[in-house]
Amino acid sequence: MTRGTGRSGNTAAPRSVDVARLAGVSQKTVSRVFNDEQYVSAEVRRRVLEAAEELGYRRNNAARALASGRTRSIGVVTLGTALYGPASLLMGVERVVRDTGYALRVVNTMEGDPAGMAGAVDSLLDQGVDGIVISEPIDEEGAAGGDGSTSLRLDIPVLVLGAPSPAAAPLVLTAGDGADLMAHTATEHLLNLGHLTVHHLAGPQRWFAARDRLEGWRATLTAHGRPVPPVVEGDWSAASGYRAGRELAENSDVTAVFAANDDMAIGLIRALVEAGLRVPEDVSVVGFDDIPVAAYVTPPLTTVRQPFDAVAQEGLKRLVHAIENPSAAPLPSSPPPVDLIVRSSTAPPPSRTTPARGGRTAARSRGGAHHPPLPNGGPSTHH
Amino acid sequence: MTRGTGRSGNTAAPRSVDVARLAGVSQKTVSRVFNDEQYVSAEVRRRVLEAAEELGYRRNNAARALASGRTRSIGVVTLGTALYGPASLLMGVERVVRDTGYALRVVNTMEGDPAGMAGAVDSLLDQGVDGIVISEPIDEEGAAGGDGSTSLRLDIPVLVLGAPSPAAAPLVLTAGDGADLMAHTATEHLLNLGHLTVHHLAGPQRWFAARDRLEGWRATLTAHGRPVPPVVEGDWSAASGYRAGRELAENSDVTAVFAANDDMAIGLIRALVEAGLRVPEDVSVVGFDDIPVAAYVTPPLTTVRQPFDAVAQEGLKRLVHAIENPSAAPLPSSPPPVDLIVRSSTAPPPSRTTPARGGRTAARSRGGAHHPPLPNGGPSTHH
DNA sequence: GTGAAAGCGCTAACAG
DNA sequence: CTGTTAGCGCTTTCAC
Repeated sequence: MTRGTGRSGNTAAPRSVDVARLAGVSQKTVSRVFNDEQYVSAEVRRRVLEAAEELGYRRNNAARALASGRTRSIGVVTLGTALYGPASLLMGVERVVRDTGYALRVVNTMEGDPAGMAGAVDSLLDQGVDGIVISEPIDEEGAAGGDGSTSLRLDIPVLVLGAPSPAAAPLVLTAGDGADLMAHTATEHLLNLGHLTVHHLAGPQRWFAARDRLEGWRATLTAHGRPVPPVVEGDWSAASGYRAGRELAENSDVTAVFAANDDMAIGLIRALVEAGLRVPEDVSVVGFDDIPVAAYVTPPLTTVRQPFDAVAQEGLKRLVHAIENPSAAPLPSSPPPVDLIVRSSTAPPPSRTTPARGGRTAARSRGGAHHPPLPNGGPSTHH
Repeated sequence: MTRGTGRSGNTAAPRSVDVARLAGVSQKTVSRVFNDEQYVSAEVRRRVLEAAEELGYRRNNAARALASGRTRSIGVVTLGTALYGPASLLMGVERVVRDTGYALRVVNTMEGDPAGMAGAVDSLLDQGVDGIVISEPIDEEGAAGGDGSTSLRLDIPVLVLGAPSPAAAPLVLTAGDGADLMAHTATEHLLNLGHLTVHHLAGPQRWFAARDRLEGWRATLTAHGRPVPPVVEGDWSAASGYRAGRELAENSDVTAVFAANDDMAIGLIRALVEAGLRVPEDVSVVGFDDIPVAAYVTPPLTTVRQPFDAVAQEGLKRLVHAIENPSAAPLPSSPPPVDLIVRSSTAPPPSRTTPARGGRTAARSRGGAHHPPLPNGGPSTHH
């Protein structure tokens, strides 16, 4: 008697035929109303809606999917991390997916996962999705067309976020792969400040995003005819940035560093400061992402803000279009804006005469365990 | 035309009956094999698997769900933020959900969303899920039993993460609601260091998690017979922590602050330092979460680490049990471990004699324009 | 504008 | 151990 809402209760959930009966129409008409089809009189529509409301009717999605062949859901493959970038992207994707009337299925690829991305995509295919979003993929054996083809016979549209397409599908779209441009902006900012060259603290090179940033940086230096210093590679973590910082601190040629993300930049800065160097007076640092705390660390971080929401929205719009218009040409992509946030971790290089080097060495040798907060950092140099 | 199962393009997707035919068995046997049911001879099983492989067969989930009444998927409602806590929890949930053989459907509640959590849950119900996880819920009108009951007639098990149960369902489980204990640990750490009392920079009080932490803090002070200072409320952001810090910096009674998350703690520290105070010499600060950069900011942050993965795993295990054993008693919950990470942002209070106060004022007035940003923030502003 | 039939591909009882 | 017979609740034709 009690009409449960859910589908799995002891009391049977109402079906469209129950609604039809109550409204005095055919079951098909109920279906018409719920699908917003035309050719239903306003009067009938009202009666149906009323009956549905009374019964607490709710369409059974499984039946819908089975009958129509469309699941009305989109799957997203993410790297199971809580890293700010990937997490932001995922949130952006969810928003847009829901707005477009689709449901979202999520699957992670843990780094080191044997099945990897192929397994994740496969699981999505098993679940049944109309389209797939691959967020910030990383390189893996078998991920692309290689042996992985076993399970990656996709025949639904795919959107790759933050990387060139790694998968072979009938329709592969990409979005948010403009990291090189952003890296260019960051690097150029440093060059414009007067630095002779810029060092790069890269992300793990298995990540497309990391390689993109590195390429943007390298290309910029080359274009300006500057030397390209050796790259230090981190793993996105502040810890790895810290380690890189200790290394970089020993090299007195380093006056500017472009870090591939903010976490590493923060770790890097800490190492530099502990080594007796001042940021930005001795070394300028630019980060990437603009994480929430970026403006509040010491010193506030100059960084490149990634337009996650814009990227997700733009990409999804095209994916949905591809899903719903299989034969039509894909929508054109529009590049996301580049947004350099200049704060206080960047400044002109120290005076170019020898003293700089001397001062630095001195600082380093005395650079014991300063900290908690650098009582020195204060009375600033550049006015 | 009739066949397209969404996943298949030109060639119709193979169905179990196709596999059956090729393997020379009945369709039901194929079903048995794929469901790992017993009573199938190894020989038959092998033949079926082989045929399936050859055809590229893949079960149709919609049909499965329709026939069985179980969707084999779990829905999770999250706040659409990339905040470290919620994001970590989500990743943890995904991992466990997949491990248990379920699929994950995700829906966000944007803060300020009119439909709010009720809408999110409703959407999950529409999609069809066997259980729901509500991650870090916040207070909303209509969220609980109130008027929201319209759409929140749940009859599937629910797991609430990081809060006492806000929803009325046949079976509501909770996990990760031990924030008060952790807050207790943090507060006591400060007290043990010799601080007379501890101030609290709280999270937005609409969040259960924020209220929990506040309660734990308050209870601890009370238990120790210490005065309970007024609470400053932030919004989890470093910016709000910064604002709170400027306020707190004016009060010379403040020697220890427990911030409800690390982001706010970082903003807070920045404000204190800009005001000429030293952390931890003048003021100790404890954060909450242990975000990745916590160990690398200046000074490295003493904080409470939340065991997100453990919480997710423990909670999901119980949720899945409840889904699969509707009548059985729910599994008992085990409290997550408390993990205080002591780094360098906490220390004994400044000497308790009057000088402390004087020294502080002096420090503040001489504070000058430390730090690049806000050339104003530092000196004199507040006299 | 509306309705009646016929499946979608699978699982769920029951037979053998 | 294996097969048969019914549906699950909806969307599709195609009539009316």
